Amino acid sequence: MEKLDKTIRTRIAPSPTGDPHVGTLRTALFNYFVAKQGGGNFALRVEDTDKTREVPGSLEKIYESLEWIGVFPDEGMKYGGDFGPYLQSKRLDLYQRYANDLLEKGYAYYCFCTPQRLTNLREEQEKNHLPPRYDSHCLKLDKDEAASRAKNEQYVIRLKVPEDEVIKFNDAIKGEIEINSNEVDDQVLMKSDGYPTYHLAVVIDDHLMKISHVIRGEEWISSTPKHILLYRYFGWDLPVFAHLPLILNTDRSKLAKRHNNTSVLYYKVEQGYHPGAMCHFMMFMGWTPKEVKECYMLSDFAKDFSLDRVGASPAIFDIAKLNSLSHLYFVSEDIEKLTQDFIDWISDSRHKKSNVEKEFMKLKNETPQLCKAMLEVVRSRCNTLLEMSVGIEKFFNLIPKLVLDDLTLDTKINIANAIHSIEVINSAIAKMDVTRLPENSAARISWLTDYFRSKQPAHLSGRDYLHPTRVAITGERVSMNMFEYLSVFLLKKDGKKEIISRLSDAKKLLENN
RNA sequence: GGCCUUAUCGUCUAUCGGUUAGGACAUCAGGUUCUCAUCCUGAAAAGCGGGGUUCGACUCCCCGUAAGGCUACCA
Repeated sequence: MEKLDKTIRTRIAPSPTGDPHVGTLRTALFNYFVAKQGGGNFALRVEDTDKTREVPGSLEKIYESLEWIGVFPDEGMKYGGDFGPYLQSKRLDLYQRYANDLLEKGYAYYCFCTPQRLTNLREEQEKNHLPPRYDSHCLKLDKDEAASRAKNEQYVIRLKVPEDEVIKFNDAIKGEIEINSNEVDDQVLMKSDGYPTYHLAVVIDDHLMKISHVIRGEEWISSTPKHILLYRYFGWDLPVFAHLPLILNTDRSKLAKRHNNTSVLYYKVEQGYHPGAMCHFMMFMGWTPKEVKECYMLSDFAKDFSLDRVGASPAIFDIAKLNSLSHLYFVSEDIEKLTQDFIDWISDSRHKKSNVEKEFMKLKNETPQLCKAMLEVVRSRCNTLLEMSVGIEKFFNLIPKLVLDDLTLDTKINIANAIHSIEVINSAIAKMDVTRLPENSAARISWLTDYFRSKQPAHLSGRDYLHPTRVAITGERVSMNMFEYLSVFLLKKDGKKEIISRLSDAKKLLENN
């Protein structure tokens, strides 16, 4: 109860070890919305305590991933804040100080065991079917003697763990969890390179940064007792712990590259998924609102989110769901916005531009209306920007050479009727003033529909009237709707001329048969 | 191996002891349509097993089973 009165503060604490993982993104989202819900701050803290795994450039990618879906941390290296530095390698003296404090109080001890001894120990334990654990060998060392040895020898500092004590905590998602301290290893707190391990750093930083809710992946449950011990040793209040269920591969193992693309930037840069859909998708793995809506904006989550509606069971990463959401979000997006998103996506320097995309970029200033029209027409059958990029190809490339079979096959079209309808449509197009077409895509399509329908000869069915012409114009038996196609193509320079010549060719082809 | 966690349609999930177990995605079948897509309608599809508690259990408890996580001077 008391906890509720405190200011809510959450954080995401990724390590800069490569491409940001979708799991990290999801954890960030949950943290972010808990903070926003409670009117508190969300911080980004970078945990760069493992120098061996660090990958240059990771940091920028973390920012990029978060900002892509609209999460702008309130605090962090790039964002400012009163609890910095937000980079752990800049806080080394802090950790050392607190470690010494622990040492003095006897809650931690120096350990001089060599990696070799540790390996041997572990092998021995495994052979005897014992749990692999540190044997507290160096705990027996005299305190003062150890301290003086530490001046010239390599050492680590280990956590002293009480014997046979049940450590309990109440997880906001999983409920009551108890783990016996006998299961807890004398965890290394300070490494021999002078860096803290995650366990020490996370507790110190979370406390110093006044983090009220520690929301992280389920894989941390088993090390939570170590953290609780540290809070106790330091005499600090516990935060609320909430362990999120994991995201799984289709084979139910922990989400990994082997089965799925785990990099957030894959979805952003390579595929061009809709960020709103990504956010929605991630949130709905584990959480459901009381009332389900179709599309969720960030502000909806901030309003509706609550930790007690987060489920405890893991969720499988189902790309089909993401696809359908992305489609939904793109289709309901404002066309101006979509066009800009598409242009931005193409402009990304990491993106290898296709020829079609280069053409599109040329057009974006000359005839912006044409660009919008292409996307408008293509998006109903696309889930991603990449798919749209492939989809607009047919507006640039030459129509494949007409084949008689395509015009007549599997439709049982009467040749005479086909010729007639092509003539009708051709002359209708010829009479059109394309500069006076409605500006808005949807309006243009409906105008074209009405216009050509009004010219439809009474004795011809819809299929007889439109099918051969559509195939002749698009060059494909399976293509988009003819009016959709025309609504774009007629905006092109010489588009009308091309279509007319196209139809004349088709007519000749049919007549010669 | 030990410890921890989890268990409802294929997938994400609703249900907080009494329901014809609901929705969404995916699938399939119809409909609209110039083909495709969109759209509309419909169908099929689920409580891991065994014990309790209870008038009554998907729901609470226990035991199995299965899956996953952790078991580093990684996070």
